[in-house]
Amino acid sequence: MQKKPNLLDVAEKAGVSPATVSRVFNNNSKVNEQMRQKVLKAANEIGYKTNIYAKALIEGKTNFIGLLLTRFEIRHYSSIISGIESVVSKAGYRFFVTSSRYSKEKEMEKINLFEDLNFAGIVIISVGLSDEEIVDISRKGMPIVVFDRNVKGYQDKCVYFDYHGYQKDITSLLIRNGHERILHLSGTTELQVYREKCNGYEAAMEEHGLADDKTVRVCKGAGNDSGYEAVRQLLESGEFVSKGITAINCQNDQLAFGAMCALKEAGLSIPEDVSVTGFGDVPEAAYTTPSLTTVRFNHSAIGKYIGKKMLSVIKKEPFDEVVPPFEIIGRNSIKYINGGVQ
Amino acid sequence: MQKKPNLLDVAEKAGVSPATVSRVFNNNSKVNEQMRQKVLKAANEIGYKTNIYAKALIEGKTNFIGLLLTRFEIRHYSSIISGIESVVSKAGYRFFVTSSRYSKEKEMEKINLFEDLNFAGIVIISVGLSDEEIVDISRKGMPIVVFDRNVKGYQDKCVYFDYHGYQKDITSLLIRNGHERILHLSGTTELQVYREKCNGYEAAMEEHGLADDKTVRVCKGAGNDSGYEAVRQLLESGEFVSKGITAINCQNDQLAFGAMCALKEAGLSIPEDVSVTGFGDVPEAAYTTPSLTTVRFNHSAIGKYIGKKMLSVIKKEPFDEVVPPFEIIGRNSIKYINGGVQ
DNA sequence: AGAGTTCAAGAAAACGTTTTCTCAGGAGGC
DNA sequence: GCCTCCTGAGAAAACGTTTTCTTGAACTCT
Repeated sequence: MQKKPNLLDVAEKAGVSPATVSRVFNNNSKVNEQMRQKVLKAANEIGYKTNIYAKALIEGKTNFIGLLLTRFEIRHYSSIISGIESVVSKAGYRFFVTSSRYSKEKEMEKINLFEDLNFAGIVIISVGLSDEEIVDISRKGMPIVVFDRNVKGYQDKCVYFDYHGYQKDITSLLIRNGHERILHLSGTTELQVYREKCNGYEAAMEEHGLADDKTVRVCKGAGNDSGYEAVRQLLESGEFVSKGITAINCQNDQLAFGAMCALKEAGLSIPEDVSVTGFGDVPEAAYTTPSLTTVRFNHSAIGKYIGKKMLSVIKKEPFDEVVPPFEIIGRNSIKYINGGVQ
Repeated sequence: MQKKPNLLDVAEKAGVSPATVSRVFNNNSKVNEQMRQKVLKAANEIGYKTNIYAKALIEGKTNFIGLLLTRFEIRHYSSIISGIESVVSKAGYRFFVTSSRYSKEKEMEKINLFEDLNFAGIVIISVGLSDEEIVDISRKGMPIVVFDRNVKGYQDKCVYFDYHGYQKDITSLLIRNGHERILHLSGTTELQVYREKCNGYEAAMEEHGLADDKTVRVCKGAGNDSGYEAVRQLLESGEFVSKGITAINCQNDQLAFGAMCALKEAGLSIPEDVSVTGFGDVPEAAYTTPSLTTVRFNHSAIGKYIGKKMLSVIKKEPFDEVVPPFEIIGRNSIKYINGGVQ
């Protein structure tokens, strides 16, 4: 395991100055073709590779783009990650992902690391940092795109969706189909996203004169098990029946799966006895029994959108592309009752 | 946006030499307590942070550990990633993830990048690289742990599971319960993992004298849709009935979900008409109707195991911890027919 | 033909650290 | 009281690049 060859070795081998070698590997301007060939040949022969650290040290910047997310386990992140990666790597950037695991300290730590490493830009999904903190980081000069959050004073660099509107839409769909007693199953309300969805549900109910029928249940967590447990308890306590609930409006597909399971276990059929809606359209949503009516994100398109936005923030160019739209996917988990219209 | 303070600025501010400042932030040996306080105070006041690149340049190594995976979309990777991260970050390493998207060129490129960045170690999930190539990379001095693959000449640094054995086990479970005509639903056979599972199924059949009843169907892909499509076609063509199939043994849970959906659509009930088994135990497996009998990995434990192995490879210490075991999770998708025993 | 201009290439400084080498001064032993 | 040893701290080299400044040659223009 001998020492790695460096730029000086190449220079010596090629019989030129280090400056020339550097120029060959960089701006390329103003270097004689035959000299450049000589350098490339020499570099190739001794297996030269530029030392990224020396380069970064002197240039004070890199071609790295980082993504800080909360948890890898969040299912739809994966396609979003891929989307971002495909865009930024095509633009010549190197893409790295790391996670905060919902810890504010880790968030700060990882962002600091990205800063210390002079990343060209970072995409962050943060729950711990305050709006001010995010704006501060950006003010220090780091190009940031914030996903799934609407940061005050930084809106133009946030990729945020109208969860309120979409949850309102799918709730309205239930109402239009004749449902009035609709249970809203919410994930933990600590996250802005969940709060917005909850507000969307409430807005739909109120708009249709069903303010008094609002029933919200906040689950611990937001997985299959949370949905199952919440509905099981409501059924067991008799609250479900006493409230005359005919539909469950869930904030994500996992909650919906759990809810459906609890309903079936209680002998209720879907959608004949109870209708269910999801949010997210995970692949399984099309393959459950019944298949789930839900709201589809195009995760991959969203990822690409984030990637493009990141590039525009780095280049300080305007970015006016429109956010990929959502779409309600009608499947078989909704029943059209009495006066309902489709 | 003024220049970042560097070590010299701290030295000047504290009225000491740069060497002393460096010593304060590093080995700490042999530096007078009151001088160290002076340095720390000065550093704090001017907001000094060591430049990672300068440090890495001179030290020739980093405290970064990287993970190269194939696709972020592969579902069980997320918990594994988290497991690795929790272990290595606790040990003081920084953890970065990147993906190859199944391209051999990208795999090579990313590994080269990790090498160029003097990562302390890398975990790779590779499908493109040959065994020799992997061994070569390791020979160059980079500590590598290979996941989900058994690299010849590098076995002790591979984290590999007995997929063959586990698939054989769950197939045997079906056989012991009286099933003889068992369809094996395989993902794309390009991946070693899938081939091994297929061999496991075949071994179980042969061992029980059912060699002639072997029926393997290789799907395009390995998702819900692939399983659905494969079973739908078999049902439509009549092959399913003509072969008298009473159970479907799937290589993963997604295939199983798809298969169940196709069966139900054809009016067959599970497990009364057809039994189904999965592999993986994704969260939904407990919440489908019926719930799915499958093989559970403890992804998080596996991740931690990989992380610990990575650390041991870096430190060149022996590592003899045993691989986290799998477990068959019996749920309601299997019927015990005629002579079957549980 | 000579002055001015362009251009390619080299010399050397710079980036921000770590670390080896050196040195001064104090402690300890005789 | 002198020599040795040890300790803590500074000076300076080193890491591998990029880039500014310089230089000299070749070319153009009058």
